[in-house]
Amino acid sequence: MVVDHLDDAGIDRLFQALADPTRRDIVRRVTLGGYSVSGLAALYAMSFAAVQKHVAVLERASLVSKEKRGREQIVRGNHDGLQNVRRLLDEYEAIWRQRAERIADILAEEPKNNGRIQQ
Amino acid sequence: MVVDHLDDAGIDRLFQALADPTRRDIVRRVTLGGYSVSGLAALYAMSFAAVQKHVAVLERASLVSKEKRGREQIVRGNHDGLQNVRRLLDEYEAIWRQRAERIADILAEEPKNNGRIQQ
DNA sequence: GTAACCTACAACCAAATGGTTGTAGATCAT
DNA sequence: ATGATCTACAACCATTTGGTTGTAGGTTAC
Repeated sequence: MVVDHLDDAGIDRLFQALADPTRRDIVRRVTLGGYSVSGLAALYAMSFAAVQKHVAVLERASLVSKEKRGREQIVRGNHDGLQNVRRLLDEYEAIWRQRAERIADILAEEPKNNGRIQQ
Repeated sequence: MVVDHLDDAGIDRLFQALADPTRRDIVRRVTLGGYSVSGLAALYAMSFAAVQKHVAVLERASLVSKEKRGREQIVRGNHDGLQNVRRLLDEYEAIWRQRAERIADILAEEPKNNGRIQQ
């Protein structure tokens, strides 16, 4: 179920969704506990519709999910979405570390040494 | 030391910069080794100026840095920028874990609650 | 039933984004 | 010196984004 084969568009949506301070705040809050959309809207100096749009952006990015309860819609954090972003950055980091190790290897090389130190 | 007091605008720039597949590819490539701007431009089906803009976005987000060498400008990955993003997500993750632990505590409690669901 | 509330969605607007072409300043090769 | 290359930047254009107001439908309270 954690098979998340994220395509480019999905990654775009993830980072794009996090590139707004209001949306990051929403993520932080709904991760700590459920909020109705209007409950969220009351927190920010903007219209209900604006907050609704922010929630929609987060939902399409799989960072939050909504659950209908009576007349209101409860927004909750989606941990898998966040983990996806972290894993993506881990990959970038791995590439960098690989490069750093290669450089370290070159610097550590000695003329009489014929082998690499690590994998 | 890498004391990097990131404000909201800085975080915006970081995530915004990563929300484009061309820019993510540039980050990946220049992290593995230096590229001139025109060297990068040759890789993508868009104008030199477009790639130049992408590099500028990445530079303002502190994800890459440029170093002038002769008539060309060498673009290299900035590891600190990536680490910043990762650290941000670690914070979100910590918040989530905190919540998960609270839920675990609640579930482990004696059933003396009177039916109220605690979010 | 009626009023109040929560949500969804359309239409609109200003600003930002991602792309283009064109111009101009440095630097390198001949 | 001339021409080719590399870069920077301005001006422009289409689309997206982040916000607004307004309308309409479903749910709850009285």
